[in-house]
Amino acid sequence: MKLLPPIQISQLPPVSAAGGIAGMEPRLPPGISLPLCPDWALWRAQYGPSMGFPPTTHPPPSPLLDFKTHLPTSLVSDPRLWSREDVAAFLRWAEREFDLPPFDMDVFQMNGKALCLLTKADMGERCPSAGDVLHNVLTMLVRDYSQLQRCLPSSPVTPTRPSTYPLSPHSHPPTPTWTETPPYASNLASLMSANSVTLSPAPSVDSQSGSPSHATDANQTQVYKSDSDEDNTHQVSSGNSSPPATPTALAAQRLSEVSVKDQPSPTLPHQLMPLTPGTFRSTTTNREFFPNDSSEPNTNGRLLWDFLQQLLNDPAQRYQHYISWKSRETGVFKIVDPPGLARLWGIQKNHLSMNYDKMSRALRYYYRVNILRKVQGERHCYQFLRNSIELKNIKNISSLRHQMRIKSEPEEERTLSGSPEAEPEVDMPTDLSMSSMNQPSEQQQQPLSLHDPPAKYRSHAYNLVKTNQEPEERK
DNA sequence: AACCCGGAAGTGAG
DNA sequence: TCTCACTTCCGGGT
Repeated sequence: MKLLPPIQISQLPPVSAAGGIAGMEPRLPPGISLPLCPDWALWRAQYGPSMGFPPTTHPPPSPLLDFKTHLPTSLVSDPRLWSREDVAAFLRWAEREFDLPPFDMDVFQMNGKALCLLTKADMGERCPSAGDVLHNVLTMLVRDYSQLQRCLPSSPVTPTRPSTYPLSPHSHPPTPTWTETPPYASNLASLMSANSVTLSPAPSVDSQSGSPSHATDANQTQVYKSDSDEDNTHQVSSGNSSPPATPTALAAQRLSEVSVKDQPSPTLPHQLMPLTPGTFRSTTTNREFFPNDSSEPNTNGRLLWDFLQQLLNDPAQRYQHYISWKSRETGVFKIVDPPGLARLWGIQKNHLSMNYDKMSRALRYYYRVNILRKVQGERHCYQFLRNSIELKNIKNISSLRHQMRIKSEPEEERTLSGSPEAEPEVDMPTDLSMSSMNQPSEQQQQPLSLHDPPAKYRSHAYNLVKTNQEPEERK
Protein backbone atom coordinates (compact mmCIF):
# COMPACT_ATOMS: atom_id res chain seq x y z
CA MET A 1 0.00 0.00 0.00
CA LYS A 2 1.26 3.28 -0.76
CA LEU A 3 1.86 5.99 1.53
CA LEU A 4 -0.59 8.67 1.54
CA PRO A 5 0.48 11.96 0.56
CA PRO A 6 1.94 13.58 3.47
CA ILE A 7 0.08 15.91 5.48
CA GLN A 8 0.46 19.49 5.50
CA ILE A 9 1.21 20.91 8.71
CA SER A 10 -1.79 22.91 8.63
CA GLN A 11 -3.66 19.78 8.48
CA LEU A 12 -2.19 18.42 11.50
CA PRO A 13 -4.28 18.61 14.45
CA PRO A 14 -4.09 21.82 16.17
CA VAL A 15 -2.04 21.93 19.15
CA SER A 16 -4.06 21.16 22.06
CA ALA A 17 -2.77 20.19 25.29
CA ALA A 18 0.64 19.06 25.16
CA GLY A 19 0.69 15.60 24.16
CA GLY A 20 -2.51 15.19 22.55
CA ILE A 21 -3.71 15.65 19.19
CA ALA A 22 -7.19 16.55 19.47
CA GLY A 23 -9.43 13.94 18.18
CA MET A 24 -6.72 11.98 16.72
CA GLU A 25 -6.58 8.34 17.24
CA PRO A 26 -3.28 7.18 18.26
CA ARG A 27 -3.23 4.97 15.40
CA LEU A 28 -4.97 5.02 12.24
CA PRO A 29 -5.21 2.19 9.96
CA PRO A 30 -2.74 2.55 7.29
CA GLY A 31 -4.37 3.89 4.34
CA ILE A 32 -6.41 6.32 6.13
CA SER A 33 -5.63 9.45 4.64
CA LEU A 34 -5.16 12.06 7.05
CA PRO A 35 -3.89 14.10 4.34
CA LEU A 36 -6.94 13.74 2.42
CA CYS A 37 -9.08 14.99 5.08
CA PRO A 38 -7.70 18.27 5.90
CA ASP A 39 -9.50 20.34 8.20
CA TRP A 40 -10.56 22.86 5.81
CA ALA A 41 -12.63 24.80 8.14
CA LEU A 42 -9.89 25.17 10.56
CA TRP A 43 -7.50 26.11 7.98
CA ARG A 44 -9.76 28.55 6.44
CA ALA A 45 -10.58 30.02 9.70
CA GLN A 46 -7.00 30.58 10.36
CA TYR A 47 -5.92 31.83 7.11
CA GLY A 48 -9.06 32.77 5.52
CA PRO A 49 -8.82 36.35 6.19
CA SER A 50 -5.45 36.74 4.93
CA MET A 51 -6.07 34.63 2.06
CA GLY A 52 -9.25 36.03 1.25
CA PHE A 53 -9.54 36.67 -2.26
CA PRO A 54 -12.82 37.49 -3.46
CA PRO A 55 -14.10 34.38 -4.86
CA THR A 56 -15.13 36.09 -7.87
CA THR A 57 -11.92 37.53 -8.85
CA HIS A 58 -9.88 35.81 -11.35
CA PRO A 59 -6.61 36.61 -12.68
CA PRO A 60 -6.39 36.99 -16.29
CA PRO A 61 -5.36 34.13 -18.28
CA SER A 62 -1.81 33.35 -18.32
CA PRO A 63 -0.09 32.26 -21.34
CA LEU A 64 -0.15 28.79 -20.29
CA LEU A 65 -3.52 28.64 -19.06
CA ASP A 66 -6.04 29.86 -21.34
CA PHE A 67 -8.30 27.26 -20.15
CA LYS A 68 -8.25 28.98 -16.94
CA THR A 69 -10.49 31.57 -18.27
CA HIS A 70 -13.12 28.99 -18.54
CA LEU A 71 -13.05 27.95 -15.01
CA PRO A 72 -16.23 28.42 -13.14
CA THR A 73 -16.29 31.85 -11.74
CA SER A 74 -17.00 30.53 -8.35
CA LEU A 75 -13.55 29.10 -8.10
CA VAL A 76 -10.78 31.10 -6.66
CA SER A 77 -7.54 31.13 -8.46
CA ASP A 78 -5.66 29.01 -6.06
CA PRO A 79 -6.89 25.47 -6.21
CA ARG A 80 -5.58 24.89 -2.78
CA LEU A 81 -8.22 27.10 -1.45
CA TRP A 82 -11.09 25.26 -2.94
CA SER A 83 -13.72 23.72 -0.81
CA ARG A 84 -15.14 20.34 -1.55
CA GLU A 85 -17.87 21.90 -3.48
CA ASP A 86 -15.33 23.81 -5.46
CA VAL A 87 -13.49 20.64 -6.20
CA ALA A 88 -16.67 19.05 -7.41
CA ALA A 89 -17.37 22.07 -9.56
CA PHE A 90 -13.88 21.90 -10.93
CA LEU A 91 -14.23 18.26 -11.79
CA ARG A 92 -17.47 18.83 -13.54
CA TRP A 93 -15.93 21.65 -15.41
CA ALA A 94 -12.95 19.53 -16.36
CA GLU A 95 -15.19 16.82 -17.68
CA ARG A 96 -16.83 19.25 -19.98
CA GLU A 97 -13.87 21.29 -20.83
CA PHE A 98 -11.58 18.49 -21.71
CA ASP A 99 -14.10 16.06 -22.80
CA LEU A 100 -13.22 13.63 -20.12
CA PRO A 101 -15.19 10.68 -18.98
CA PRO A 102 -17.26 11.37 -15.95
CA PHE A 103 -15.41 11.26 -12.71
CA ASP A 104 -16.42 9.25 -9.77
CA MET A 105 -17.11 12.05 -7.39
CA ASP A 106 -16.92 9.77 -4.44
CA VAL A 107 -13.26 9.38 -4.76
CA PHE A 108 -12.81 13.07 -4.90
CA GLN A 109 -14.46 13.96 -1.70
CA MET A 110 -11.88 16.41 -0.62
CA ASN A 111 -11.06 20.02 -0.69
CA GLY A 112 -8.69 21.72 -2.99
CA LYS A 113 -5.75 21.41 -0.80
CA ALA A 114 -6.15 17.71 -0.54
CA LEU A 115 -6.75 17.50 -4.22
CA CYS A 116 -3.53 19.24 -4.88
CA LEU A 117 -1.78 16.82 -2.68
CA LEU A 118 -2.69 13.96 -4.86
CA THR A 119 0.05 12.67 -6.99
CA LYS A 120 -0.40 11.88 -10.55
CA ALA A 121 -0.55 8.30 -9.60
CA ASP A 122 -3.20 9.03 -7.06
CA MET A 123 -5.17 10.82 -9.65
CA GLY A 124 -4.68 7.97 -11.97
CA GLU A 125 -6.07 5.57 -9.49
CA ARG A 126 -9.09 7.66 -8.99
CA CYS A 127 -9.53 8.30 -12.61
CA PRO A 128 -7.50 6.07 -14.83
CA SER A 129 -8.65 7.66 -17.97
CA ALA A 130 -7.91 11.21 -17.12
CA GLY A 131 -5.95 11.35 -13.96
CA ASP A 132 -2.92 12.76 -15.59
CA VAL A 133 -4.84 15.46 -17.30
CA LEU A 134 -6.51 16.41 -14.12
CA HIS A 135 -3.26 16.44 -12.31
CA ASN A 136 -1.63 18.54 -14.89
CA VAL A 137 -4.43 21.00 -15.01
CA LEU A 138 -4.19 21.43 -11.31
CA THR A 139 -0.50 21.72 -11.44
CA MET A 140 -0.75 24.40 -14.01
CA LEU A 141 -3.29 26.27 -12.06
CA VAL A 142 -1.23 26.26 -8.98
CA ARG A 143 1.88 27.14 -10.72
CA ASP A 144 0.31 29.83 -12.66
CA TYR A 145 -1.18 31.22 -9.60
CA SER A 146 2.10 31.24 -7.84
CA GLN A 147 3.78 32.85 -10.71
CA LEU A 148 1.40 35.62 -10.68
CA GLN A 149 1.96 36.06 -7.11
CA ARG A 150 5.55 36.29 -7.53
CA CYS A 151 5.27 39.04 -9.92
CA LEU A 152 3.15 41.07 -7.75
CA PRO A 153 4.26 43.64 -5.46
CA SER A 154 4.46 42.65 -1.98
CA SER A 155 1.44 41.95 -0.20
CA PRO A 156 0.16 42.85 3.05
CA VAL A 157 -0.62 39.52 4.04
CA THR A 158 2.70 38.66 4.67
CA PRO A 159 3.48 39.56 8.02
CA THR A 160 6.52 40.90 6.74
CA ARG A 161 7.78 43.22 9.07
CA PRO A 162 6.44 44.33 12.09
CA SER A 163 4.56 41.38 12.62
CA THR A 164 4.43 39.96 15.91
CA TYR A 165 6.21 37.00 14.87
CA PRO A 166 9.83 37.40 15.05
CA LEU A 167 10.73 36.45 11.69
CA SER A 168 14.10 35.86 12.54
CA PRO A 169 16.79 35.78 10.21
CA HIS A 170 16.99 32.37 10.27
CA SER A 171 13.76 31.27 10.57
CA HIS A 172 14.51 29.16 7.98
CA PRO A 173 17.81 29.47 7.65
CA PRO A 174 17.88 28.51 11.00
CA THR A 175 21.12 27.46 10.94
CA PRO A 176 24.44 28.21 10.17
CA THR A 177 24.58 30.68 7.71
CA TRP A 178 21.71 32.30 8.74
CA THR A 179 23.14 35.34 9.92
CA GLU A 180 24.36 35.94 6.63
CA THR A 181 21.06 35.78 5.11
CA PRO A 182 19.78 39.06 4.19
CA PRO A 183 17.18 40.50 6.27
CA TYR A 184 14.54 40.23 3.86
CA ALA A 185 15.36 36.73 3.49
CA SER A 186 14.03 36.09 6.76
CA ASN A 187 10.72 37.19 5.86
CA LEU A 188 10.58 35.27 2.88
CA ALA A 189 11.80 32.38 4.59
CA SER A 190 9.46 32.43 7.33
CA LEU A 191 6.75 33.07 5.10
CA MET A 192 7.64 30.28 3.02
CA SER A 193 8.06 27.88 5.60
CA ALA A 194 5.27 29.12 7.38
CA ASN A 195 2.84 28.75 4.87
CA SER A 196 4.44 26.12 3.19
CA VAL A 197 4.22 24.08 5.97
CA THR A 198 4.21 21.27 3.91
CA LEU A 199 4.74 18.62 5.96
CA SER A 200 5.16 16.50 3.45
CA PRO A 201 5.46 16.27 0.12
CA ALA A 202 6.93 18.13 -1.88
CA PRO A 203 9.19 20.51 -2.29
CA SER A 204 9.11 21.63 0.90
CA VAL A 205 12.55 21.25 0.71
CA ASP A 206 13.07 23.40 -1.97
CA SER A 207 10.33 25.27 -0.88
CA GLN A 208 12.17 26.83 1.74
CA SER A 209 15.32 26.77 0.19
CA GLY A 210 14.16 29.05 -2.21
CA SER A 211 13.99 31.40 0.35
CA PRO A 212 16.80 33.22 1.53
CA SER A 213 19.74 32.95 -0.39
CA HIS A 214 18.42 32.33 -3.68
CA ALA A 215 15.58 34.49 -3.43
CA THR A 216 17.82 37.30 -3.35
CA ASP A 217 17.16 38.33 -6.71
CA ALA A 218 13.81 39.53 -6.54
CA ASN A 219 12.74 41.74 -3.98
CA GLN A 220 11.70 39.32 -1.77
CA THR A 221 8.99 41.31 -0.73
CA GLN A 222 7.16 40.66 -3.67
CA VAL A 223 7.75 37.25 -3.38
CA TYR A 224 5.65 36.77 -0.66
CA LYS A 225 2.85 38.13 -2.06
CA SER A 226 0.03 37.17 -0.39
CA ASP A 227 -2.64 35.54 -1.88
CA SER A 228 -4.68 38.42 -1.71
CA ASP A 229 -2.76 40.08 -4.27
CA GLU A 230 -3.17 37.39 -6.50
CA ASP A 231 -5.84 39.04 -8.22
CA ASN A 232 -4.01 41.97 -9.15
CA THR A 233 -1.43 39.84 -10.32
CA HIS A 234 -2.58 39.73 -13.63
CA GLN A 235 -1.06 42.75 -14.63
CA VAL A 236 2.27 41.60 -14.14
CA SER A 237 1.78 38.24 -14.88
CA SER A 238 2.93 36.98 -17.88
CA GLY A 239 2.12 39.69 -19.99
CA ASN A 240 0.39 37.37 -21.98
CA SER A 241 -1.56 38.64 -24.65
CA SER A 242 -2.53 35.46 -26.05
CA PRO A 243 -6.10 35.13 -26.65
CA PRO A 244 -7.80 32.70 -24.58
CA ALA A 245 -8.01 29.66 -26.53
CA THR A 246 -10.62 27.27 -25.87
CA PRO A 247 -9.39 24.42 -23.97
CA THR A 248 -9.95 21.28 -25.64
CA ALA A 249 -8.65 17.89 -25.79
CA LEU A 250 -5.69 19.40 -27.33
CA ALA A 251 -5.20 21.57 -24.42
CA ALA A 252 -5.51 18.61 -22.26
CA GLN A 253 -2.94 16.87 -24.18
CA ARG A 254 -0.67 19.74 -23.98
CA LEU A 255 -1.13 19.79 -20.33
CA SER A 256 -0.34 16.28 -19.94
CA GLU A 257 2.80 16.80 -21.78
CA VAL A 258 3.99 19.86 -20.24
CA SER A 259 3.32 20.29 -16.82
CA VAL A 260 4.55 18.32 -14.37
CA LYS A 261 7.86 17.67 -15.37
CA ASP A 262 8.98 20.70 -13.86
CA GLN A 263 7.50 20.06 -10.69
CA PRO A 264 8.65 17.72 -8.31
CA SER A 265 6.11 16.34 -6.47
CA PRO A 266 2.71 15.90 -6.93
CA THR A 267 1.84 17.67 -4.07
CA LEU A 268 1.48 21.20 -3.96
CA PRO A 269 1.69 21.55 -0.49
CA HIS A 270 1.90 24.90 0.60
CA GLN A 271 -1.33 25.81 1.49
CA LEU A 272 -1.16 29.32 1.40
CA MET A 273 1.98 29.87 0.05
CA PRO A 274 2.26 29.80 -3.41
CA LEU A 275 5.70 30.65 -3.61
CA THR A 276 7.01 27.50 -2.93
CA PRO A 277 9.93 27.50 -4.97
CA GLY A 278 10.29 24.07 -5.86
CA THR A 279 6.83 23.62 -6.60
CA PHE A 280 6.25 26.56 -8.51
CA ARG A 281 9.31 26.94 -10.33
CA SER A 282 8.07 28.89 -13.09
CA THR A 283 9.04 28.26 -16.52
CA THR A 284 9.31 31.83 -17.31
CA THR A 285 10.95 33.35 -14.42
CA ASN A 286 14.50 33.33 -13.82
CA ARG A 287 14.38 33.20 -10.25
CA GLU A 288 16.10 30.10 -9.54
CA PHE A 289 15.85 28.57 -6.31
CA PHE A 290 18.01 25.86 -7.37
CA PRO A 291 20.84 26.11 -9.60
CA ASN A 292 20.03 22.98 -11.20
CA ASP A 293 16.61 23.17 -11.60
CA SER A 294 16.35 19.87 -12.93
CA SER A 295 17.33 18.33 -9.82
CA GLU A 296 14.35 17.92 -7.83
CA PRO A 297 15.53 17.24 -4.50
CA ASN A 298 14.35 13.97 -3.49
CA THR A 299 13.34 15.33 -0.29
CA ASN A 300 9.76 15.35 -0.46
CA GLY A 301 9.37 17.29 2.50
CA ARG A 302 8.99 14.14 4.32
CA LEU A 303 12.34 14.62 5.77
CA LEU A 304 12.48 15.00 9.43
CA TRP A 305 14.54 18.12 9.48
CA ASP A 306 12.16 19.76 7.14
CA PHE A 307 9.24 18.70 9.18
CA LEU A 308 10.77 20.15 12.27
CA GLN A 309 11.63 23.39 10.66
CA GLN A 310 8.21 23.82 9.36
CA LEU A 311 6.70 23.27 12.72
CA LEU A 312 9.17 25.61 14.24
CA ASN A 313 8.52 28.26 11.71
CA ASP A 314 4.85 28.05 11.67
CA PRO A 315 3.81 31.66 11.56
CA ALA A 316 0.91 31.05 13.77
CA GLN A 317 3.11 29.23 16.12
CA ARG A 318 0.60 26.54 16.45
CA TYR A 319 3.14 23.93 17.26
CA GLN A 320 5.06 25.57 19.92
CA HIS A 321 3.58 23.25 22.40
CA TYR A 322 5.33 20.52 20.59
CA ILE A 323 8.50 22.19 19.57
CA SER A 324 9.85 25.68 19.76
CA TRP A 325 12.90 27.71 19.13
CA LYS A 326 15.15 28.46 21.96
CA SER A 327 17.26 30.57 19.77
CA ARG A 328 16.48 30.95 16.21
CA GLU A 329 19.65 32.71 15.60
CA THR A 330 21.66 29.74 16.54
CA GLY A 331 19.23 27.16 15.42
CA VAL A 332 18.64 25.83 18.85
CA PHE A 333 15.26 24.40 19.49
CA LYS A 334 13.56 22.43 22.15
CA ILE A 335 11.15 19.64 21.83
CA VAL A 336 8.59 20.64 24.30
CA ASP A 337 6.39 17.65 23.98
CA PRO A 338 8.45 14.73 22.84
CA PRO A 339 5.68 12.19 22.67
CA GLY A 340 3.37 14.61 21.00
CA LEU A 341 5.91 15.62 18.45
CA ALA A 342 6.73 12.03 17.77
CA ARG A 343 3.08 11.41 17.19
CA LEU A 344 2.90 14.19 14.68
CA TRP A 345 5.91 12.84 12.95
CA GLY A 346 4.40 9.42 12.97
CA ILE A 347 1.27 10.72 11.40
CA GLN A 348 3.26 12.52 8.86
CA LYS A 349 5.16 9.45 7.91
CA ASN A 350 2.33 7.13 8.42
CA HIS A 351 4.25 5.27 11.03
CA LEU A 352 1.75 5.35 13.73
CA SER A 353 3.81 3.54 16.21
CA MET A 354 6.34 6.30 16.18
CA ASN A 355 7.54 7.41 19.54
CA TYR A 356 10.13 9.76 20.82
CA ASP A 357 12.68 7.08 21.14
CA LYS A 358 12.49 6.26 17.50
CA MET A 359 12.21 9.77 16.38
CA SER A 360 15.19 10.77 18.43
CA ARG A 361 17.12 8.01 16.77
CA ALA A 362 16.35 9.64 13.50
CA LEU A 363 17.56 12.90 14.91
CA ARG A 364 20.75 11.30 16.01
CA TYR A 365 21.17 10.05 12.55
CA TYR A 366 21.59 13.67 11.60
CA TYR A 367 24.51 14.14 13.89
CA ARG A 368 26.91 12.41 11.67
CA VAL A 369 26.12 14.63 8.80
CA ASN A 370 26.18 17.73 10.83
CA ILE A 371 22.66 18.64 10.28
CA LEU A 372 21.88 18.53 13.93
CA ARG A 373 23.65 18.31 17.17
CA LYS A 374 22.49 17.81 20.67
CA VAL A 375 22.65 20.69 23.02
CA GLN A 376 24.50 19.31 25.90
CA GLY A 377 22.92 19.27 29.20
CA GLU A 378 19.54 20.32 28.06
CA ARG A 379 16.93 17.78 27.59
CA HIS A 380 15.19 17.64 24.33
CA CYS A 381 17.24 20.44 23.00
CA TYR A 382 18.91 20.23 19.66
CA GLN A 383 20.57 22.57 17.32
CA PHE A 384 20.43 22.81 13.60
CA LEU A 385 23.86 23.11 12.17
CA ARG A 386 22.80 24.04 8.76
CA ASN A 387 20.25 26.41 7.55
CA SER A 388 17.51 25.35 5.34
CA ILE A 389 19.22 26.59 2.30
CA GLU A 390 22.11 24.42 2.90
CA LEU A 391 19.95 21.56 3.73
CA LYS A 392 18.10 21.88 0.60
CA ASN A 393 21.17 22.05 -1.33
CA ILE A 394 22.22 18.80 -0.03
CA LYS A 395 21.25 16.30 -2.52
CA ASN A 396 20.98 13.69 0.03
CA ILE A 397 22.40 12.77 3.24
CA SER A 398 24.24 9.88 1.91
CA SER A 399 26.23 11.95 -0.40
CA LEU A 400 26.90 14.27 2.40
CA ARG A 401 28.18 11.51 4.47
CA HIS A 402 30.14 10.18 1.67
CA GLN A 403 31.76 13.48 1.18
CA MET A 404 32.56 13.79 4.73
CA ARG A 405 34.11 10.49 4.67
CA ILE A 406 36.24 11.29 1.77
CA LYS A 407 37.46 14.44 3.16
CA SER A 408 38.08 13.08 6.48
CA GLU A 409 39.91 10.15 5.27
CA PRO A 410 43.23 11.80 5.09
CA GLU A 411 42.52 13.53 8.18
CA GLU A 412 41.75 10.39 9.89
CA GLU A 413 45.03 9.02 9.01
CA ARG A 414 46.59 12.05 10.31
CA THR A 415 44.74 11.61 13.42
CA LEU A 416 45.90 8.19 13.82
CA SER A 417 49.36 9.27 13.43
CA GLY A 418 48.89 11.57 16.25
CA SER A 419 47.86 14.73 14.68
CA PRO A 420 46.39 17.63 16.42
CA GLU A 421 43.09 16.71 15.20
CA ALA A 422 42.93 14.27 17.86
CA GLU A 423 41.51 16.57 20.28
CA PRO A 424 37.92 16.77 20.34
CA GLU A 425 37.73 20.10 18.99
CA VAL A 426 34.36 21.22 18.61
CA ASP A 427 33.45 21.17 15.18
CA MET A 428 31.66 24.19 14.42
CA PRO A 429 28.32 23.84 13.37
CA THR A 430 28.63 24.45 9.93
CA ASP A 431 28.53 27.87 9.20
CA LEU A 432 26.28 28.59 11.82
CA SER A 433 28.96 29.59 13.97
CA MET A 434 30.69 31.51 11.47
CA SER A 435 27.97 33.33 10.19
CA SER A 436 26.89 34.41 13.39
CA MET A 437 29.94 35.60 14.79
CA ASN A 438 28.29 36.51 17.80
CA GLN A 439 26.71 33.38 18.15
CA PRO A 440 26.46 32.85 21.71
CA SER A 441 25.86 29.50 21.16
CA GLU A 442 25.70 26.93 23.47
CA GLN A 443 27.55 24.78 21.33
CA GLN A 444 30.67 26.61 21.44
CA GLN A 445 30.75 26.66 25.00
CA GLN A 446 30.72 23.06 25.23
CA PRO A 447 32.53 20.48 23.60
CA LEU A 448 30.19 18.49 21.73
CA SER A 449 32.02 15.67 22.94
CA LEU A 450 30.54 12.50 22.10
CA HIS A 451 27.80 14.04 20.30
CA ASP A 452 30.02 15.44 17.84
CA PRO A 453 30.26 13.63 14.76
CA PRO A 454 33.08 11.28 14.73
CA ALA A 455 36.23 12.71 13.46
CA LYS A 456 35.82 10.93 10.32
CA TYR A 457 32.74 12.79 9.60
CA ARG A 458 33.68 15.95 11.10
CA SER A 459 36.12 17.63 9.05
CA HIS A 460 34.77 19.08 6.03
CA ALA A 461 31.51 17.95 6.48
CA TYR A 462 30.20 21.03 5.37
CA ASN A 463 31.96 21.78 2.32
CA LEU A 464 29.12 20.47 0.73
CA VAL A 465 27.24 23.49 1.04
CA LYS A 466 29.95 25.54 2.04
CA THR A 467 29.42 28.88 3.09
CA ASN A 468 31.98 31.19 4.00
CA GLN A 469 33.78 29.94 6.73
CA GLU A 470 35.18 26.80 6.15
CA PRO A 471 38.83 27.15 6.39
CA GLU A 472 39.14 27.90 9.87
CA GLU A 473 36.84 25.38 10.98
CA ARG A 474 39.26 22.70 10.66
CA LYS A 475 42.06 24.83 11.35
C1' DA B 1 13.26 6.26 35.19
C1' DA B 2 13.98 9.13 31.64
C1' DC B 3 17.05 10.47 28.50
C1' DC B 4 20.71 9.80 25.35
C1' DC B 5 23.93 7.23 22.37
C1' DG B 6 25.07 4.66 18.26
C1' DG B 7 25.31 -0.11 16.00
C1' DA B 8 22.81 -3.17 13.21
C1' DA B 9 19.20 -4.82 10.57
C1' DG B 10 14.84 -3.91 8.41
C1' DT B 11 11.49 -1.18 5.67
C1' DG B 12 9.05 1.41 2.15
C1' DA B 13 9.25 4.64 -1.45
C1' DG B 14 11.26 6.15 -5.53
C1' DT C 1 17.62 -4.00 -7.99
C1' DC C 2 19.49 -0.35 -5.66
C1' DT C 3 19.61 3.78 -2.88
C1' DC C 4 17.88 6.69 0.53
C1' DA C 5 16.03 8.13 4.76
C1' DC C 6 14.62 6.69 8.04
C1' DT C 7 12.40 2.86 11.48
C1' DT C 8 12.89 -0.55 14.80
C1' DC C 9 15.36 -2.82 18.26
C1' DC C 10 18.67 -2.95 21.52
C1' DG C 11 22.53 -2.82 24.90
C1' DG C 12 24.84 0.43 27.31
C1' DG C 13 25.92 5.00 29.53
C1' DT C 14 24.50 9.22 32.28
